[in-house]
Amino acid sequence: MDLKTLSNHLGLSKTTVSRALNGYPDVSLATRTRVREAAERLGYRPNPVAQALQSGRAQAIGLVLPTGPGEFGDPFLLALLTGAGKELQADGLDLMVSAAAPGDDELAALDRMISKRRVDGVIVVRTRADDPRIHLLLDRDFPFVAQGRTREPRPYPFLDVDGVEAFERATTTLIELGHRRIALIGGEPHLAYATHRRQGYEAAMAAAGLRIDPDWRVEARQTREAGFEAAETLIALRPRPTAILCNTDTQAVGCLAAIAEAGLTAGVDVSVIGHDDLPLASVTSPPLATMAQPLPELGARLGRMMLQRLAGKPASE
Amino acid sequence: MDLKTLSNHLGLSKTTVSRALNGYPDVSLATRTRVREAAERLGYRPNPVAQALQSGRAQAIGLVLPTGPGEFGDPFLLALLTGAGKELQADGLDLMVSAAAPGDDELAALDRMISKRRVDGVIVVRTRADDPRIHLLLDRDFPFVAQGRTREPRPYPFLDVDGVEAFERATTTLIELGHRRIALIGGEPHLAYATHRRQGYEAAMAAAGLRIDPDWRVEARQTREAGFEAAETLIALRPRPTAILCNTDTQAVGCLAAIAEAGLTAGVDVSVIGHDDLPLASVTSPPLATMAQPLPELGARLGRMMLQRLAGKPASE
DNA sequence: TGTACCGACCAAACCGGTTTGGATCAACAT
DNA sequence: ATGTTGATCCAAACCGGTTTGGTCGGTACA
Repeated sequence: MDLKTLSNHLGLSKTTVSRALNGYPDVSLATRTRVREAAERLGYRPNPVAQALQSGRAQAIGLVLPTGPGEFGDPFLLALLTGAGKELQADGLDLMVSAAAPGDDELAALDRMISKRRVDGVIVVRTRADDPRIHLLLDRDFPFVAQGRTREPRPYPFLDVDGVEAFERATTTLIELGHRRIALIGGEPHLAYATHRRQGYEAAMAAAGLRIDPDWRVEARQTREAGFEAAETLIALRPRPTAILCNTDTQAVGCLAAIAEAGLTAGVDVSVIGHDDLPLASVTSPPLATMAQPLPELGARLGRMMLQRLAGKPASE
Repeated sequence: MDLKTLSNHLGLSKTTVSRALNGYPDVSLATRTRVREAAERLGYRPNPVAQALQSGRAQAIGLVLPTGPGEFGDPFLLALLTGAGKELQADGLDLMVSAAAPGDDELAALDRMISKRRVDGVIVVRTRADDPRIHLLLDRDFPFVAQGRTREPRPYPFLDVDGVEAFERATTTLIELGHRRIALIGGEPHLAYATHRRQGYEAAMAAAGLRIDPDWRVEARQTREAGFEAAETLIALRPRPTAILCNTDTQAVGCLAAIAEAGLTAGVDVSVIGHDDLPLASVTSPPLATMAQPLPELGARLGRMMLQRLAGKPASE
């Protein structure tokens, strides 16, 4: 059922039917309702492809999933995608995803996506401190919103879970519990969020007048193994830190293993706090304390930001 | 840079330029190379939306992600999506995803997807034994491939990890290790794959001439809690089963907890084997034995099946 | 020498919508 | 009687490609 068939059926022109359906005022009320009823009855659905061609808007937004080797199962991304998708769908926008490992492939996927003009905007997730995707999008002047800040000097809309605040709060909590020697297994410095989390930790320590021993602040990759090794180093220190904050739950799981291996008990000899609230967190023994990230909500907010951005408001939430 | 601009630039008609780029033989070799060079140099990219309108093919395939509450992080789906996406991308097809909870929303999302004609086919994942999505797609005669069989009598292309074989092998392995009292925490019977896994278990037991005590075969939902409760029941049996096969790793994790709580040691008093190879599996103590599912490869195969299906071959791999 | 055939190119129609710029006609004002 | 205005409706152009059905000049064949 296309527009021409429908209009022939009604004895009207394509123009009038189109304008009736879109609520233009130069169609009489009687005609408008007649058209709408017929459309409803005959199950007419405008072809979005034709609409996209005419309007120049694809009615879809893109999302490149960074899926490194072994990282397939990052629950973070799927939850975020779900939240964003729902929000966009409410506005009739579809979500186009493309999976690629960070690096050249990822950039190529992004390039393909935007030069194909099949999406009106893209959502960039897992922003890195110096992110080539952000450069590309800014250079091309293509609408996007990002999850996380970068070092990029040009302004752009982003949304950040406030890593500074979360780690500041977690550190303060530990201090209130009586901890003084608090260590941090941080992330690699090129990860934007790792930097923010570290800043939160440092701020809380400074606010409490506690000095951070340089040995307490180690950097590790986002793997269990790296967390394990980092924790081994920390545990070996004398005096030993009484609490360890981990950049992510993944590291924290490795950290717990190292503590167990050293014959210590997590939660008794050393407190461990992770971040991200992966499903992982609740199956370890003992269960890992973790800071939650409201992922679907984060995705939804990114979706709404995207809508605003497309609506012309240069929304930087 | 559109086709008209490019052809004006070359002093040729749109027709000739289009046909040159698409390799039609009624364009001289000289012209063809000249056109192609100019296109390359000027960065001409045909607008896929226009092509889609003309050809009637959206050059995209859809995927509805079932994301139940709390199920956001199903690593299964993301890995599968990645595999499928890569395969489709190689053929120039994009992947359009829509996240919805199983049930009405999910069906509505699917309906929207296919009646919008923005996708040429859909991939159905996590098939359930009596799956309304399959009904809908068959009724509408819309191309699709499914991950998993259902009770639907009409034929359709599906791909199944061979749950029968995996569980048959796992059971046989246990038997060879000397186990005789092997229990199964199965899935709910409406899940197609749960049925197959149970069949594999039963077949192996039968082949070894072992009788299955009705008490050994319990059904449980796909949660840790359900696994925990089911395991409690099994452990309380006298004589106690010496091994427990679990339908999924999620259940298996709960099962391990129940064993620990009963003062028993998994791997010594009771062996536990899960299925799916979630990242979960390696952080439990003791590490969970699990049967791996090659998820990205599974996705890739679904992608290839979809391509074949669209190419006209009614491939049921 | 006429004509069949072929290689190379192109104008126009088409896909299915939306938008532009009228056209028509009745009521109203001058 | 003559513009003017407003309410309705419509033909044609447009979005950016592909496909159809030609044209045109030149060689091959009878």
